[in-house]
Amino acid sequence: MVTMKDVAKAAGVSTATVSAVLAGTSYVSPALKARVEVAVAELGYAPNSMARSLKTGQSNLVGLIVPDITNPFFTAFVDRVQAEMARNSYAVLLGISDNDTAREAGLLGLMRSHLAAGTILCPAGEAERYAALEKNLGGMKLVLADNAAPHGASDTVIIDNRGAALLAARHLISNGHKRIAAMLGPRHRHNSAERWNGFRAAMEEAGLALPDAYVLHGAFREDEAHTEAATLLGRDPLPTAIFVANNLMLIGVMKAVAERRLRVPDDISIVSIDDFAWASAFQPALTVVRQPITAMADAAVMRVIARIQGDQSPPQSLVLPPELLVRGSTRSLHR
Amino acid sequence: MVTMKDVAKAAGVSTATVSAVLAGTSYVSPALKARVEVAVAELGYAPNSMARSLKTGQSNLVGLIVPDITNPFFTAFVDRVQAEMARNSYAVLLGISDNDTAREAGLLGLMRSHLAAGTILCPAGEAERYAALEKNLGGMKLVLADNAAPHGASDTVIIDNRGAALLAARHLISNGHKRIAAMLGPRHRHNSAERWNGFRAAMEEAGLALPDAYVLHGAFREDEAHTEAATLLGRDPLPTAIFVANNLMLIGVMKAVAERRLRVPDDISIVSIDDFAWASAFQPALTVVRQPITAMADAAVMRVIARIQGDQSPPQSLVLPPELLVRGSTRSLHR
DNA sequence: GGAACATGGTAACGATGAAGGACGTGGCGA
DNA sequence: TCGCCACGTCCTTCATCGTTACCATGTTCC
Repeated sequence: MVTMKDVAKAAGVSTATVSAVLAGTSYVSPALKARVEVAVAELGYAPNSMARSLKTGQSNLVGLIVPDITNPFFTAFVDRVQAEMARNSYAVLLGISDNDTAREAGLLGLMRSHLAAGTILCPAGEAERYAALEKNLGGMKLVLADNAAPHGASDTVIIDNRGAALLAARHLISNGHKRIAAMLGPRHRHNSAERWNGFRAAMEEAGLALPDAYVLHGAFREDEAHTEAATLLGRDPLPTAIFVANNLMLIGVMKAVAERRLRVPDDISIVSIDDFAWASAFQPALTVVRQPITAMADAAVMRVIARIQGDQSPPQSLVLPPELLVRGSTRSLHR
Repeated sequence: MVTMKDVAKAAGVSTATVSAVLAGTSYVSPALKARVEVAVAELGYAPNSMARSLKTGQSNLVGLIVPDITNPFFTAFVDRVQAEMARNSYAVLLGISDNDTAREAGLLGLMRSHLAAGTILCPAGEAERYAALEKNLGGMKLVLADNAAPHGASDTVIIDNRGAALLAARHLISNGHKRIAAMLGPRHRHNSAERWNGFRAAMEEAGLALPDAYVLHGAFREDEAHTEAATLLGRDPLPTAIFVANNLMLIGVMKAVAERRLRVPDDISIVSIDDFAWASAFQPALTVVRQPITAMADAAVMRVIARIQGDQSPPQSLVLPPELLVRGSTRSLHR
């Protein structure tokens, strides 16, 4: 590896001078500056960020941990976080917890080991776990996004999950639907629980029944949603609409719908949380509640950078509003 | 930050002993070992990977650069690479080039700066560029994946893009299609050019015409594909089938098809390269050529790790075979 | 008494930055 | 006018970050 020492020798100066030229921290005469620059170019020198971080005690690394990157929601989130971090000259160390809290803790340790200045974590587990994790960070700033309770020692950036479900359910109800089924996520996750709360609240305020057979719980995964929905769609009476709590489960539900040869929205209306590319290419285009992913990512990045730069204010909780996009997969039962 | 020195002081031993306990490099008596472990736990000590890397000259960081993570192909690739790297105790530094070769070069420098032992790069540009980049790596191992010419100084892992297009086109041709349009990617990218070659070869071997109006070029992006396809579908005579070169462009094509109220596959057959979750949930399920993403990721990881571990063999080129998945979006014109 | 074993001291790794040295210039008094 | 000192400019020397690996040292037991 070519080091600063090599450059210094080639240019006939000291390493301190090379450092000064590269960092621009102090005045170096044009002549020497040029010699150093030539030597850098000739030797193909690149600074060793590790050594620099070790010495300066700060790094331009930021961790990003998501449960499942194949979920388009997280894909978009990662994409945006990466872009914003790059814009602020931070590099992103990516971790995928695979919905496993143990792995998640390991990844957090990894981020810390690598001296990440901060980490954006999309938690896979229950909100309570994170109080403990937050203790063992060694100065690394933590921002919780997507699935988090708005309290605790860290900044959080989430959407109004209850509101998202309310939006979706009220849309169905206002269109005259009464037999509405729900394909929900894992109960222990805060975002998922809130969606359930929102859905239930909407049904209750409309005085609609919520039979057990219509309330399905999965793990935000396609396969389970598929089998659960297949059972649901075998029941009599059939629901006139299904509320699906995330886009991965929507795939499973749509497969089950297709297998039963049900037409959307004629036989059954579908509304889901999460917008994604294929939702508008699908036939019919799918009615969804859009999460403001870009805004979430931007906010998370902003918070973690603020913390890294020394912001000492009390933990902030940002709750972003979702938005209903009415497309073709829901229909009105009023004639 | 709590360092080894703090742990050593708390346990009443030297830093050398702490290091020995943690690394397990030499014998330490159970008593001391226990004291050290208690101190580590109490202080919440975590080793500083930077200092370790600096000292040992090796790191457990590996770079991964993709052009666009919102493309499900790369999403799946990143997912698998991350998982395999984690299994081999490497951490992944993620870079997204956004199809910009300048940014790509910058990211490569970033990986190098951070002492990444190796980097898996999915190039955004022409194959020729990379000969120059390979020179300036400072010992970092490079593996090229997805879009690369099978030669040069680095290992490459790609699929048989020509074969993939052949597979798709022959499928259409053998089903009696004669007026076949193609929605192709950027000409300067090797994988894209090969798909075009394969498509053209299949058409030529069948003696079919390839009118200019049926050959569309985009940038592997949805929006362009949408407008291009919209124009195409306004022509007379209409093609009976469209070959689409990647899944992002497929979204645009399907939107255009829907806008024209064409039925798939009755009015028009569609075959695309890349399988992805919604392809089988779509109505009708989409016929695609599947790229062996998992195998690609595994091979790329294997190659880069082998190089990191000192493999000096000449550059290897792995070309993986694609697979045709016939589903419902293509129909036979033979009665 | 010496081998074997257990532990500590210490010099790096590459970069940074404070402290200080070499050199040149200018001001001022004799 | 000349000499000396003070000062500013430009660069180098050196200690340091947290860790590891080698070698030295101390202890124990046969």
